[in-house]
Order: sequence, then structure tokens, then C-alpha cells
Amino acid sequence: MTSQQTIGQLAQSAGVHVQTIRYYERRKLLSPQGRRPSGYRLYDEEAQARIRFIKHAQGLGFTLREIGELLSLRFKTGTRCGDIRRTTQDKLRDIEARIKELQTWARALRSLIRTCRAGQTIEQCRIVSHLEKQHRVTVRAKKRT
Amino acid sequence: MTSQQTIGQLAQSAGVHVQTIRYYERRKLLSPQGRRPSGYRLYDEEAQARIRFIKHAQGLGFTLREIGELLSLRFKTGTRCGDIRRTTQDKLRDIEARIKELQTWARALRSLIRTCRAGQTIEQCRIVSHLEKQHRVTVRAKKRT
DNA sequence: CTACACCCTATACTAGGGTATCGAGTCAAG
DNA sequence: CTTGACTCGATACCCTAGTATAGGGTGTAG
Repeated sequence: MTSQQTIGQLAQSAGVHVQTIRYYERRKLLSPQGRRPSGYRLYDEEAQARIRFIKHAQGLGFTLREIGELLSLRFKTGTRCGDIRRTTQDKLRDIEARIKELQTWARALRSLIRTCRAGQTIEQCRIVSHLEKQHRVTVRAKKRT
Repeated sequence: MTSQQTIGQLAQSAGVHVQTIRYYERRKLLSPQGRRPSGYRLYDEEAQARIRFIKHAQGLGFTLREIGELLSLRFKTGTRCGDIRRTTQDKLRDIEARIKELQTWARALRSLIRTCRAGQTIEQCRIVSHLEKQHRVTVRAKKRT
């Protein structure tokens, strides 16, 4: 029975820092079951499962924002498994898109590396001249993870 | 001849914001050739090539820090093509590692999705129970791109 | 009762890549 | 000479996922 833990005990048993738990609370991922008159947070054992959920989902590449969605689905009555699956599938598509993008980068770098002979001076370097060349820029800024 | 541009003209012709150029200067990626007595920055046309270099390198997934290395290699006398290639290869290895990580995530998500039947209630959902289960956590935090 | 560990809130900091705003000075045209 | 566009430096803000610290209050063992 580990019911009614303080934040430090929960942090200990869940393997995260105290500030992280408070951070999750700010992010609305986790809130204490109650408070002592002094203001101390008190957690029931569901809190541990919630932190595990968060950590596992992070391990699968979900962001805290997405985990928030997942958690609210989880605790909303009437949620069907399909709702969870849909979110998971969205995430999968995301990841697959990122893999494709990175593969594009990797191919470009490999082809640059092939054009480069180690002994050349910098002025002859194809990598450099490629980077300085004036051509349509494809900086797809933002949105990484 | 576009020699001796002000920051606004350079920004215009390079397709970036004025503040971005000043930001690059703070990051030591780009500095004006000189200043007017009033303090206005003046740029030669090499500045445009440098910005192109930066943007293309970003397009290949380099961070500004790495681009700084690349640029200082580029403008250091005696740099051999091999030095540039080495940095590029490091980046490629980085990207390949990241791809592997994402593929691991994707595989895990696909296998979770297979276990999930759309009509099940949330209590029966394998995705949820998997996330809540107590098992060795593998959150490889930090270091993304 | 005192020491010490714990907890509270609030705030600031990290990295990365910028964007936005401020008050003040400058430049060129009319 | 004035107006409006431009520039200056400094500072603050955005996002993510936390970590760190300050200045105070609380809980408990000896």
C-alpha cells in the first residue's frame, strides 16, 4: 500500500524529479488527489501508473502535448479503443514522414560525400561549392522533434 | 554590382529577416564588412553567398553550430576537402542514428496498433494497458533533431 | 526545542532558431 | 525642414521538456 504519497515519495517511486511532477501538473498531465492543510500535495497510487504512461509514451516518441490527449481520452468515459488507435496512427504517420525527410537528408549528404576527394583544396571542394551555389532553397524550417 | 548593401537590402536579396542577419552575427556566422560612421552595417556580396551556404546547410539538416564549424573550415586557409568531408560524415552518422531510433518507434507503434480492435472499450485497449504496464522504461530523453 | 529533511510558490535558466518590440538615431526625398 | 523609412542595440518572447534556485513554511526525530 503506497496510498497517499507525498510528492517526494512519488518522485522516488516513479523515478522522476520532484520538479518534473510539478511540471506535469502545470502541463495538466497529472494532479494530486488532494492536499494537506499545509498545502503539501498528496497522490494516490494511480499517479504512478500515470507517470509510467507518460514515460512509456515518451519512449514511443509522443510529445507531452500528445500524451495529454492520450490521457484525456483514457480517462474520458465512453472512449473507444478506436479513438486511441487513431491518435496512435497519427503519430505513426508523423514518424514515418520524419523518417522520409531524414532519409532525404541522408541521401543528399551521401551524394555530396561521394563527390569529395580528401586531398583537394577547399576551393575545389564540391560540398562547399554545392552549398554556396545559388539554387532554390529548401529550408523546411520548424517542426522537428 | 550589389556591393555595399545595408542590412535591409541584404535581408531582401537573401530572403531572410533583418533580425535573422543580426542573429547570425551574434552566432558569429556572418559579420558586416564594415560600418558607416553612423553604425549602419555594410555588407559585400560575399555575405549573400554566406547566407546561401547557411540556408542550404540547414536544408541538409545541419544546425547553426555545425554550420559555424563548416564556415570556419571553409574560410580557414589550408583546409583540405577531407576536413569538410569529415564533418559531413559525422552529420550523416547522426542522421542515420536518428532514423534508426524513429524506425524503432514506428515498429513499436505498428505492433501496438495491430493489437487494437476499434470497438473495444478503453479498459480492454492493449495500447493503454501497454503504456500503463510496469516494465523497464526506455526513455532516451534529450538529443533530437 | 531544535535540527534537518522535506515541501511550497515563483522565477529563471538550458538549447535551437529565430521573431517582436522598444526608444532613439540616421538617411533621403520633397 | 520635415516626414517616413530605415537602422541601431537591447531586451523579451515563442516552443519543448524539463532543471535550478531563492526564500519561505512544515513535519518529525531526538
